[in-house]
Amino acid sequence: MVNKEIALDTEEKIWKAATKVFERDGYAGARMQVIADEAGINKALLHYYFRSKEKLFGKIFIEKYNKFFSTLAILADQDMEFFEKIDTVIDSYMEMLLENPEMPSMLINTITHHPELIDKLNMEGAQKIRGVLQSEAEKGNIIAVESLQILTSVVGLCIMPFLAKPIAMHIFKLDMEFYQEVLNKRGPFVKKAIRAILKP
Amino acid sequence: MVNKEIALDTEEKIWKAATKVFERDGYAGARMQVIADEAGINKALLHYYFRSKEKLFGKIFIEKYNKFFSTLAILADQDMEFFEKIDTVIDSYMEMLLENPEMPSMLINTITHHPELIDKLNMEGAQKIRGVLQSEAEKGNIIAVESLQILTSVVGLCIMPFLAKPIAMHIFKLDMEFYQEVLNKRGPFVKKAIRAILKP
DNA sequence: CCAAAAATTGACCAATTGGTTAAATTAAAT
DNA sequence: ATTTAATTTAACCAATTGGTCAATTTTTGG
Repeated sequence: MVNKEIALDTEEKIWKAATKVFERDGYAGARMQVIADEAGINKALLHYYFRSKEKLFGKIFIEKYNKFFSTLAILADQDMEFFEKIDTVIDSYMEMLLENPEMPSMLINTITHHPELIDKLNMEGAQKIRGVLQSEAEKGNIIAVESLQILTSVVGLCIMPFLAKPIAMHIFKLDMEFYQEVLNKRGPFVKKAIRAILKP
Repeated sequence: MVNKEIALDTEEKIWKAATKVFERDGYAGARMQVIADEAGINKALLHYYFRSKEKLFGKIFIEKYNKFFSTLAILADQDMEFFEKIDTVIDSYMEMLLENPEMPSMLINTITHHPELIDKLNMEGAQKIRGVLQSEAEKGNIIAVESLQILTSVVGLCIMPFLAKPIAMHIFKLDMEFYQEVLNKRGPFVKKAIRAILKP
């Protein structure tokens, strides 16, 4: 048998390198040679562990996003008061974004260019949260609008400063500290904003 | 001299074809041969009119996004009551998105991968609107938060359903008519939401 | 220690890529 | 009508790309 530790190590190095390169350059822009260099290994070894560029990308993508969506699912199931639940979701979302600012555009791009991957994502989390929103609206605790309007609002409010970062920093000539402060204050701001929006 | 009409026609065909392909496949994913085919011309003719892939992409990108941002600048200068101005911006933004749903992710991707193009964008529009927000906050007409929080909220609320469309339709198994209805109702929803958020 | 299995590599390949060029066609000018 | 300039094309090119393979090194199990 093979040395599992070393094998795992190499696989891990590839995983990290590929993640970095795919996130930075996108699928079409990524180069297998660049990934190999980044991992400090031979290009042929990439194909030895993961058969093709597509398979490598697909595996990384699915693992990363399923991890995120399963976190959402757990949150939605927790026994909490409604706004507490919303707050927890927002916190979790913001935390994830602070660590992976590229996730939203990555997700959108991938769904657009590799629609076959959608089916491999386990989206219970989003569905459960939508269910919660619908039942709250029926109870009259929040405004009566299609739950998608609310869902996209929460996500949009959380995501936008991350998406807009490079553009906003340039347009308004901001420095990193200033923008980081905006990002840090975003969570509390979104929580207040959502409360204001949802008030019946 | 050359026949200007025919020349313009060819250039226009290239322009349209390239716009379509770049929007669909992204810069890295786009192929000059595909653009040539789409335009119904020889690939060498692409390089005759636009010297390189980069130049072709840059010109199209700058023209399209400057047109949008200059619209914003005009709106910001109009003599209107504050919320009327906000509403007009939202309307203009939604209208643009309905016709060009790919613009947000295109903008973000381009800024990330071709940062040198930012400098060629004329962003007065955004700056003026930020100024308006700041002065309204000082007057106490709206909540006192960093104007970027508001700006990103307006944009995020408008954009999100367009960005999320392919994913949302799949997760929740929605049909096109249903989703179109959500998009059509988005403008009024965002206007109400922003009013609720901004109330001091 | 040794043979089998697994991991790793360098050299290579066919296909694709953006881009060029010289020749052919078409339009303009005199 | 003929020269000149602009447009268009087919063929070509060098570089890059994802991917393969035979050979070598390392690890493992007996």
